[in-house]
Amino acid sequence: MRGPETRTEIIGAADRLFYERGFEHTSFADIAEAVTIARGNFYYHFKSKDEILSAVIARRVAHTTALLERWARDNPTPRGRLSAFVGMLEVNGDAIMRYGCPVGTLTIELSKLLHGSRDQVVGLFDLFRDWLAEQFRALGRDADAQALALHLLMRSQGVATLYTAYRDRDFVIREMAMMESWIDEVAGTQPAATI
Amino acid sequence: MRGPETRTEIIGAADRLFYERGFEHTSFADIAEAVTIARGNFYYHFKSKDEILSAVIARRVAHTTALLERWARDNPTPRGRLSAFVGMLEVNGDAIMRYGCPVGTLTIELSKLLHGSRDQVVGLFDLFRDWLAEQFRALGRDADAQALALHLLMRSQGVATLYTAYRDRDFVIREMAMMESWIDEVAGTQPAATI
DNA sequence: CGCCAATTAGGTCAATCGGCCAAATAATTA
DNA sequence: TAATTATTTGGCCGATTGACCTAATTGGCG
Repeated sequence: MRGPETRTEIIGAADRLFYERGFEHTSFADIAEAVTIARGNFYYHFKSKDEILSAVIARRVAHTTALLERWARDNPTPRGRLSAFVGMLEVNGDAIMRYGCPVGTLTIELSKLLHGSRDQVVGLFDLFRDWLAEQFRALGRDADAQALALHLLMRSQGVATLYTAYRDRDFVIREMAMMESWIDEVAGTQPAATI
Repeated sequence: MRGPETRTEIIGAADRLFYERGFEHTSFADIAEAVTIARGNFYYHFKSKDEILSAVIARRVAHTTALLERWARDNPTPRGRLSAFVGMLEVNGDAIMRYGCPVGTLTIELSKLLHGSRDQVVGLFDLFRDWLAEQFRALGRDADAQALALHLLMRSQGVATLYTAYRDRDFVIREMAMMESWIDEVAGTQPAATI
């Protein structure tokens, strides 16, 4: 009937369920129920579960690319863009508290499964890393832009994990402030308006 | 034949497999094969898989407690003890690269499963957090000892996750050095001998 | 109209899952 | 030695998994 729309819905539901329950713990029946289609239908769209996973990753790549472009559009300065990244921890707070970081947790799960799509997921980290490095480069840190980007990525991963563990919002707020201070240090700028 | 020894072996094998493959993805058959016993045997020792999980967590609590005591024994100064914690990232490097942090990854998995033993696992984080806070307190940071402990814990989690993703040893070495510098800052001490 | 992509509902399949149990065996005690 | 208890075995259970298949429809479009 709708064709590509059903396919899109399947990918969307799988994306959400893979995040909330994990890849392995999500069954075809779960996805079918979420989309309210017949079980047999997504063998018309996908030949295997791995194929759905690849489509989910592709979707995340597209969404992440769009997110980074939006951040760049909404924030003229590199410093402001870095704050947009830090702010993600608060914007997605509830989800992170329950399910952790979508990229980090999927990377870990696929690593333990020795799953072939692992590297594709790490590609999502690359998107953030390269985008962050670009901002640090714009702030005059050409030499160590990539290392600084990885450091900020590392911090967001650590905060996300401990947020899932302790569910302590104050901890997140505190660490976000520390990340902002750190950015100010390496950028050699004055602290921005109170955040 | 051996009774309690078999029970201990089951817990040990389950501990390793839960770490390497994840809790859900480890079956009774996997554990039985690792211990080379009949599958039915561990229903004599454990009534359910959750019971095995509880035993595994208890084992980890005991091992972690022993580890922290060893660190305290081998390092007379609080500063040295904090370095012992940081050094864990290198000592367990290969395992972390493949399977992530045993505590963090299990916490995430059980959180997604809404599993009842989740809080028990977070108790492992408590052990590290309290031990670290004790060291910061000994360094004169009474007021924010707990926050500093959580920050260090957060960093180790972030480094572990990105190590699993990028498998870049240089990144880990670099971040460990940054952690040492940060400790020196908050401790108000001179940098220790080159690490 | 007829074509054709899309969908439905259902069943089947081998494999594996956690869970369970009666019977055999080993170890201990009387 | 005989009786008792502790431990282990191997097969079986119902449920679920991913995967596959078929026949019957649906509905839009040329």
